[in-house]
Amino acid sequence: MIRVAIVDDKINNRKVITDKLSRNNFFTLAFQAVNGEDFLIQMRQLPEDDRPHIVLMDLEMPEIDGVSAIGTASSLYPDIKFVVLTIFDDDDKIFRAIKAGACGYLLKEESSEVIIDMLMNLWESGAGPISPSIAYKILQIVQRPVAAGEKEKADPNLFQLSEREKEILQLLSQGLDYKEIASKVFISPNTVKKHCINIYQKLHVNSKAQALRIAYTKGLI
Amino acid sequence: MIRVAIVDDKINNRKVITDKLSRNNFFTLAFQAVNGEDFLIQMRQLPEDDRPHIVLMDLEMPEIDGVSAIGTASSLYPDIKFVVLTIFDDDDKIFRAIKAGACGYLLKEESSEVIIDMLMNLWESGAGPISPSIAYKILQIVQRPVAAGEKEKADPNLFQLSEREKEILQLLSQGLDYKEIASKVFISPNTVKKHCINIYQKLHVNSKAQALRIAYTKGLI
DNA sequence: TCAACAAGTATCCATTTGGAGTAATGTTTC
DNA sequence: GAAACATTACTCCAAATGGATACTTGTTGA
Repeated sequence: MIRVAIVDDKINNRKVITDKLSRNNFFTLAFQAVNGEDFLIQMRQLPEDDRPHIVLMDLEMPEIDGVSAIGTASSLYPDIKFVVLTIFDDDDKIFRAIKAGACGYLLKEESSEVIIDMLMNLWESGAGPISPSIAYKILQIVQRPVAAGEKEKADPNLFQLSEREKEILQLLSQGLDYKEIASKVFISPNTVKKHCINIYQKLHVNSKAQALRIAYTKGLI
Repeated sequence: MIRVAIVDDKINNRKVITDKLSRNNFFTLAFQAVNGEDFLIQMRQLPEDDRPHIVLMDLEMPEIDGVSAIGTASSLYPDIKFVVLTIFDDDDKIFRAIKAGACGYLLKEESSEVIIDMLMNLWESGAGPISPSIAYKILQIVQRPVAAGEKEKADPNLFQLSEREKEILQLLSQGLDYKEIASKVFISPNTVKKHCINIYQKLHVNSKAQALRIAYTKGLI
């Protein structure tokens, strides 16, 4: 059985998707979440063996949107396949979702058969499901010249860190401890620690090592 | 009527494709070419009004291959849609074809219906036709962090870490603590700790964060 | 003007970590 | 066979970390 989690703020959407999937008994619903925040919290509480294989993620949700959730979760749970399932098809959303770690991008207008077919295929061959019109936009993204020199800079606002927090994270990544950072930035070690804990919350982690993992893999530093 | 040109060195392939298209009377064959060179020459001699709307281009042909032909022709004839139709699906060919100006990439294994469907769609909506498995590869190209940059895979033995130590470092980088690593590797947390301290000594650091910094920046993980 | 929020400071407390030992197994190499 | 090393495991201890909570001070936006 393929465990699938559904993240969507609209209860009706969740129901529709659940219905679509339930027509095929290869899928079982791992859990539902109403936004990225909810998803990440539920994931953390979930026993490892109950984690979903595939996550269908809407974009544009309150609290934490799908892109951010994928960004965080794809670092924390690298084995899980994140598939965007949404009505949005603008280049920016597609690009950011892929960069964040989505392995597929489906439009909600797709039929149940197509969606199930593609998810089965994802499970069997690992090939991410992509709606045709989306595929073409992705191609255009590749086609676009890299513009000016190197920009390769991941969205620094992906996690909504404040300037100070980004600064602290930067110093943290250099292997400095609280005291060292404190003296470098002329604030109290207590404050550094406070910042760190705030950063962890925004990144949905609870240790320095995990935070650095995300920082490194998402290009925050 | 949509004028289609076919470029393929194998006469049999050309015949198969022609047959596939002829089942639908929206398409008419503009001309055939046996390689990129031949294609470009014929294009030059062709009256503007007879130019094809769509070109189905194989890769790997004598004289001038498909990628080069697309590169040249997409500059000379920007209104023509170039679609790769081939059996090759390796990342490099896909990437270079797209960069050269291909607006679609189809595998020959696709059925006539799918190909015709996608070409119709290209004509109507401008969306380039892309085989699903290719779409996923394109997505991965976008996903790839640097791609064309300096990769310089560092010598993994640079620090003379033992196999076990590399393994521990790997797990460490995933944000796991001693206990978690211990249970994953079936050894005592004490031993994990001992390994870590040994690793720190070899890396000449004295904290997890510093070790991870080196691991990330030196490509040890 | 009030609310929200970033930023700074602090304390308490439990857990985690790093450091320095000791020591028993095995390999491998000379 | 002995030296060198990898792997395993343990103890004691001091320091660092993370979480929770409380407070003040600015700035910004509704």
